[in-house]
Amino acid sequence: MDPTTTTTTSVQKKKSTGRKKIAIEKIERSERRQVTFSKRRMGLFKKASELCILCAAEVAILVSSPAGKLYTFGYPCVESTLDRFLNQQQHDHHINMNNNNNNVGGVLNVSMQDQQQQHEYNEIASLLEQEKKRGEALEFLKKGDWSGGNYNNNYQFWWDAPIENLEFHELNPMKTKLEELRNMVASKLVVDHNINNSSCSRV
Amino acid sequence: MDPTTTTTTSVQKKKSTGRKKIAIEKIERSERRQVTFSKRRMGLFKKASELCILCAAEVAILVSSPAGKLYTFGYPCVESTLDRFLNQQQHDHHINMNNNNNNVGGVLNVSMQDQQQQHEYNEIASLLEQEKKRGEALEFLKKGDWSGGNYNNNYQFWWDAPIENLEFHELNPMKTKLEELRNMVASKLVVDHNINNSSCSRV
DNA sequence: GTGTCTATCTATAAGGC
DNA sequence: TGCCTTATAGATAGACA
Repeated sequence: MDPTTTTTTSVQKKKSTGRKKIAIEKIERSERRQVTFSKRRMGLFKKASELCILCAAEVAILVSSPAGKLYTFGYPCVESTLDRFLNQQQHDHHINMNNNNNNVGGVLNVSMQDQQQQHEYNEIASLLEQEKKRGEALEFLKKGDWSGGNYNNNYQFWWDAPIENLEFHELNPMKTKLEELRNMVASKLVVDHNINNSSCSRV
Repeated sequence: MDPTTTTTTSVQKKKSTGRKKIAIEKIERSERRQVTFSKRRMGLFKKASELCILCAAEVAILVSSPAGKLYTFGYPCVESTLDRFLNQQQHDHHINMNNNNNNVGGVLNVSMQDQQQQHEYNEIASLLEQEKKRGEALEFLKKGDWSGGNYNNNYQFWWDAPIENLEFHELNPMKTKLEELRNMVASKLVVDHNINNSSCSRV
């Protein structure tokens, strides 16, 4: 009911007061905090994706909102970078007790089967990593219009992007990827069965 | 006070050409790439810290440089956020097995993890086995079309069948299957990481 | 939660130390 | 690597839909 703020007919209305500087301290008003969280999280992920592309870096980001909701960013995926991190941790930790890792008849406190399992795991992780490094994952990142602001980064993996939103010609690269993926899975399946079904494992 | 910087009359020394726009694509010159990596990594971490403070969020960032060096940022620390992530993944996957697995900030003890790992293996193998048979049955049912009379093919698994022969609308079921598969693989990888890192977890 | 708009504020590319 | 400077590109607070 206040005419001074509603008329847009004659007066060119200043739509915004513009950005203002804020102190870096907890935003108390929960509504504003939520908005800022959303915006800055997206900004953070965008920065991360740019870093990945510009510098060929791998990045994993985990963000837990105050409400407890979890958001992730990963290039090429969260797991590969996580894997690298965890393995390094492990390496740092065991650097003294295990300098020669391929001791087949070793006396570690893990059984031989465990070692093989772990080896298989690492192999899979490595394969996944290689797979995504092949290049097209990058295309996916760029394709998602990361630079335009209209992107959806809730997908941890490139293949999580809904197919429905892809144009037909875009299906081809994805098809290739899926083929490679399933081949990977298939080969793993064989090995996995080997381990699980026959404890004699390999020669 | 400094005449060289106050007026343009005497010495017009342009100290910099200023920032220029760059395309978001891999920087080829390694020296420039390294500099950019450094700057942007710091910028990313700063943004992250601001997000944490402003919104009371938890963040973990892992960055692996092309040279393989690993940088991390964490608030309150990398491990706590990581734990939250891993536990959630694990929780999601074992949602039916464990009724109270949301021990945020902690990891399971080793023996329990070993048990879980074994169980995990069996579960994966079983699921894959089911998936395989289901897929084969499916394939068998809609036989005759793209396989001709030759359904005695060399494909061990349904997902080995060439996608080329599928019509577009047929991609959806396959997509679903692949989603299930990759979710399985993803969960498996994450659990593995958790296990690998068991002796290195925080505190 | 998302998108839009504007007026700022901030990050950073390039070059040098 | 770290630390300048400059000129500018990019991010975003605030208000609204």
